[in-house]
Amino acid sequence: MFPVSSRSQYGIRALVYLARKQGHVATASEISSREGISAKYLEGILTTLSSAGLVLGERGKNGGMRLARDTSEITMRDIVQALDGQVRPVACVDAAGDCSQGGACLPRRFWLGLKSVIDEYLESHTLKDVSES
Amino acid sequence: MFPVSSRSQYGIRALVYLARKQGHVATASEISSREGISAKYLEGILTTLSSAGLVLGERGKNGGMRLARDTSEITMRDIVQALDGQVRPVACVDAAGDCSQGGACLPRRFWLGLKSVIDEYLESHTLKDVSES
DNA sequence: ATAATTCCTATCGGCTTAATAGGAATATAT
DNA sequence: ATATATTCCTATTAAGCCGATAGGAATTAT
Ligand code: FES
Ligand code: FES
Repeated sequence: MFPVSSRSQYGIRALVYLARKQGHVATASEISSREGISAKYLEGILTTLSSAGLVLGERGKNGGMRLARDTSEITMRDIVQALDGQVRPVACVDAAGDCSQGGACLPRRFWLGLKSVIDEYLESHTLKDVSES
Repeated sequence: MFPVSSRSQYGIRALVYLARKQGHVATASEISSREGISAKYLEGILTTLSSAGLVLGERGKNGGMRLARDTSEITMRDIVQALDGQVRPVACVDAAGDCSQGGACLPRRFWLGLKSVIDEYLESHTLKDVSES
């Protein structure tokens, strides 16, 4: 229950790797071999993180990936949101659906509360927390 | 991200329905038609909840399902655990895996913390909370 | 030029899961 | 007894998701 996708797990490990590079570049293939992650798959993950503005991709020879901001300004929520979208335990988080209880749906409140505690946990932990010992 | 399965959503709605019956029986087909849930599918879900000891199934004519305990003694964690297993964001929740960081793996601590906040939220909400207005 | 890298698009195979089907076991009502 | 209504059990199917792979285009340094 509540599984986190490989995308997010890989992405986090890659960012932790980059964090330890202190802003220097590392190539996708370097990270993939060091972390034991499928090279092409990780490449796509890093591209996504680049689109999200979390890392800067530098193309061409001697290129690579570097963190776009300080580790303390990248929350874990930024990361998983970029890779797996918004925290959404149930579809009716966005709009109350067709359940029998209509607008006053109590389960919905319960799910919204769950979304909140997850969001708050993710937001209160930064890449700095997760990459430093 | 963090989707909750239809199994759990359906199961919760069924239990809320039963909660409002104040301990009286309701058949699976009654619940399915009232809640707009596939009849046979819900039937299996209720059987699972019965195995887990959350509801009592009474077979034969005039049989049905009733809550096994008071609504205040059924936590939301009981329900989702019965239907979708333990809260486990990542596999290494149980045993540290083969990630490059070994025993001192910081991501793992982060995931364990996430598991905790989810577990605590689920445990601190009961069927009573979710079924009463 | 050449090499190395990110970035883009498409596809595949396996797994999960919601849903369906058929029936066995069991209990009540008539 | 018989018919009926129900939970309970076991398979199977159809569709979607996801990790992974493949091939190349765009870009940049040497
Ligand atoms: S609106 Fe989602 S369960 Fe009621
Ligand atoms: S042990 Fe799971 S990420 Fe390190």
